Amino acid sequence: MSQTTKQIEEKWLAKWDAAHIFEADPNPVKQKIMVTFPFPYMNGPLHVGHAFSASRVDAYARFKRMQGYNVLWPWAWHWTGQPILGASQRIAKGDQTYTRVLREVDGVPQEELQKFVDPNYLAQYYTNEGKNAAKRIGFSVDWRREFTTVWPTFQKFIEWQYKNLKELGYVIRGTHPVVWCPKDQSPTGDHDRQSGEGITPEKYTLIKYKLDENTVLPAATFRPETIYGITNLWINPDATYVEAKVNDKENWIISQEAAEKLKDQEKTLTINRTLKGKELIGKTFENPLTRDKFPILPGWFVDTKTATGIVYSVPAHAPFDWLALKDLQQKPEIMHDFGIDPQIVLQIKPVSIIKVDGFGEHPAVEIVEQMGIKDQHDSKADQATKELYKKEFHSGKLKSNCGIYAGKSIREVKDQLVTDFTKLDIADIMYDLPEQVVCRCMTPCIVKILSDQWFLNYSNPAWKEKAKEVISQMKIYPETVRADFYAKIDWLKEWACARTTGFGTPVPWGQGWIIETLSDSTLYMAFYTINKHINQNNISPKALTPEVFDYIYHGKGDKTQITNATPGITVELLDAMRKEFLYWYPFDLRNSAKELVPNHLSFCIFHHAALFPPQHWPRGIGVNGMLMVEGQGMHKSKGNFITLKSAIDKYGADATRCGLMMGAEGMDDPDWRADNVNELKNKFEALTNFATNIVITPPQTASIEQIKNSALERWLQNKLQYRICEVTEALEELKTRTALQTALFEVWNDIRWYMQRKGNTTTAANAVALVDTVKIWIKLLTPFAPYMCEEIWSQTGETGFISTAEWPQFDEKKIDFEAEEQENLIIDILADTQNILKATKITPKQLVFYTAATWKWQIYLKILEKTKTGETRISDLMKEFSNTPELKPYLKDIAALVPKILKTATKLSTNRKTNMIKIQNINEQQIIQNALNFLKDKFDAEITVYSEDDKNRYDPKNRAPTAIPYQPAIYIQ
RNA sequence: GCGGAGGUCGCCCAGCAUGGUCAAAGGCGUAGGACUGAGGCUCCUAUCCUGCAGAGGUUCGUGGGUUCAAAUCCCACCCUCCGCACCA
Repeated sequence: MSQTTKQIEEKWLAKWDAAHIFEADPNPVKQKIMVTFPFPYMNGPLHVGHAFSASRVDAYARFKRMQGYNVLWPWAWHWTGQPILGASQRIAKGDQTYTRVLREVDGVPQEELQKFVDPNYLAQYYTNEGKNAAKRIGFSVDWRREFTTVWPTFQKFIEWQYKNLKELGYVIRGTHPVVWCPKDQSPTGDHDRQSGEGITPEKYTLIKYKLDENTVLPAATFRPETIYGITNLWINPDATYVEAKVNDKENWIISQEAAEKLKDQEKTLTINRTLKGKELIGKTFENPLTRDKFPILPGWFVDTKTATGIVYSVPAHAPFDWLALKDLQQKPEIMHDFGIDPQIVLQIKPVSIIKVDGFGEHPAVEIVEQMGIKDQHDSKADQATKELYKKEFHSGKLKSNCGIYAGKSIREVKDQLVTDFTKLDIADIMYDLPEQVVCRCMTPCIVKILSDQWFLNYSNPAWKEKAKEVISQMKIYPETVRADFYAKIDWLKEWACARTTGFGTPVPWGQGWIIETLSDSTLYMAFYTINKHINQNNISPKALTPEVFDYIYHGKGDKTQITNATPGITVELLDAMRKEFLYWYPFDLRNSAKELVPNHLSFCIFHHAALFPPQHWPRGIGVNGMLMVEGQGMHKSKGNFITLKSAIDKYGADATRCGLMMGAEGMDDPDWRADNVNELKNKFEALTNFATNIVITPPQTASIEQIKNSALERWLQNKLQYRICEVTEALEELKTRTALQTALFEVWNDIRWYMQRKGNTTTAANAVALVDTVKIWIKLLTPFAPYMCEEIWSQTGETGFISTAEWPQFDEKKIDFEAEEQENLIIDILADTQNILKATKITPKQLVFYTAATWKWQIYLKILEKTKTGETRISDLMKEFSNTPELKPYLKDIAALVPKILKTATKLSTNRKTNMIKIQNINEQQIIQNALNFLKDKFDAEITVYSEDDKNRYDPKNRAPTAIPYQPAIYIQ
């Protein structure tokens, strides 16, 4: 980063600060806009990913501010949760890899690092750094409203929020299975795992088969409907099982491992004895539903580490069961080892209970044959199982032997069946992990059912409905995300909103619980509105009673009574806070990356639906993609982590902002490419020089009245009007990429064209037009590159800030079709001539253009009009022309001309046709004549223009007759 | 598995809702030229193939279909990316 860029940034940052231009207070005569960005979590520095989402917010905020809105953009810092503590602990433990990352990636100085053993210090360090970076990047934030989520004043707000949610019945008590580390005594989230990322507990149904009156054999299954097709149980003869009293009721026989697991799943177990599986082989048991009796057979494949270690066999529908049975039936003598008559095994036949398309009586038997699976050790057996389960689940129907469920599809009865069986007390549930999960502390994890857990009841249908109402009245950028929001609202269920460890606000009614981190950041945007007063008046947390918040946010209660009860808050102050809330709320835009849609943003919607009336529901939510770095996801471990500070240091604030916003919009993931950002940095230097040169060249002394704009100036102004529209419309839709591209490149290209066209000399009209254009141009760029624009703005002699200057207005008076079409003529001539030169490879010495004869215009315009309205036939046109007396002499030529014009007409947009018809004839000869110097320069050749009507024209190849309006004939020598 | 997004001319990407204005915007890259002591600055020009006259040919994941006309509409298929919970 060049010294000057840095100086410019520091200069304007100081000026903005001194002038307090981003501090926003209620102003009844001005319309407000409140924009927000989810507060970043402070266990590390702000990075370019944060900056991407936030830059979009800032661009919108700056745009709206320039449009004259009273814009509030507040900011705060998220400290709630485990990671700050975790980071601090790792440092305390002397984790070298971790401290190295902090030094090298985060850029933390060694002397600071030592103090990070204090988590508060760590978080405060990153908060300070973060604020610095957020300011330097140029975010137009009102910092008077800043806070962190551990400030006691903020925590009072959270307490109020949860008190209300609970009273409204949105917080409930319940149980929930989690992956749990027995050593840490806490849930083990994905980030805390050594292995087993993404693994979640799976729910098994246990069917309580009866060994005898008091003893049950709980067999685990994902397919309880297959109870009707059971033929036997499988028990691993070599494994150790236990007999245990469960919940002081039944005797269960389960694997030793299962007994340990169930202790953490809300069951009490007293183990009476251990036994070998062998002991059970050959015994019979009863299906509790049908009272039928079946044998217990040896299954060496049974894994006692999975669920209960007891499996029931459904050979008609489970490939593994069929294979195991087949293997056994092929070697029935093995049964002698268990003292059992082999006949028991040989008599077993698969029982078909599911009809599924593409299969006959016994799908499992068929699929095993089809895939040529030899035995249970064949690796294809797994695949066959998955395939068949899927097929049966989606399209299978239960047969007549399935009791009251006969005829139903598996998909529709599954849940019902589980509920029914549980009621009948023939089924229970158990959770287990499909793969091993190991905690960072190297302890294997288990599933624990947390009881007495607090939940936000997002399953509540009435709440869901209300949340959807919030969505339906909201603006969503881009609109495609709306469907996603509806889907997520439906999908969300109870959310455990309290934890026992980490930073956060204690649950007001529960000892030892803390409001979980995603659950304390759902409504806080409302806190911004009043926190200015809390900060400025140093209001004590004690004064922030529920009654105070009730008054501020709900207008409830009597203000005199409330303030009498709360020293430190006067009636005026209370009123001011209430008014401030009413003025700003709701927020108009909250923008974040798409990963927050299923959680944070949806929660935010839920909580607003619960606690605020419709007039305070969010008005707009923006979503954008996830930032990639050089085509890859950004991770500290990948070594491609870019902090915001380092980006600004290297490329400057403007290039960083624009490099990010240029990357993508909508749901696409932007890609940060250092080369591109560097290119932008250069571009901005070039732009600054370019623009400065224009604005410091004083327009010649001619007075405004004397300045006569040529078509060229009118063309430029006309173009600019379109650009203003495009940028404005794109920004309104938060299409920051489109807006930036147009504002930067398109306008620049327009100006370049103009400068080329006007040639080397600069007239007063030229100078004035250019200065005007540049001023509008940099205004359009201000939301994106504010520092550069302030600097150029000041060069123009303006004394105010461009940040608060008026956004360019579309001016209909400056729309000039004629100037546009005239210029199109030149552009087309240029392109056509170049095309010919390319094809012929001629180096031109002389160029001659022949403009169309006057009579041709009548035909041209007529055809335009006809083609505008619909299909046009040549014969009809010819008929019409032959009936026009003044065209009589040219009828022969017209016959050739009409198809040609018709063809060019189809290539014109309706818009242009309309304009051309409005304009009627243009003086092509004059227009080309005016552009003669330009064309000469371009082609480095002599150029002459004749009209086709000119009898004395120089036309050695007789080209002139091919001329048509807007397409002069060309002769090249 | 469930839910969502997407596959466009070397790359990033616009266009697709309202079919013809689309060989398809813009940026990057590349090539040539200008400027310069020099340039990794900047400016101009070119950049699917063919073409000695402003044209033609073949393209928008694949295969079909609708239509006078399809990158755009319909159907099928292939592929890629993202989220899936107690965690920020």
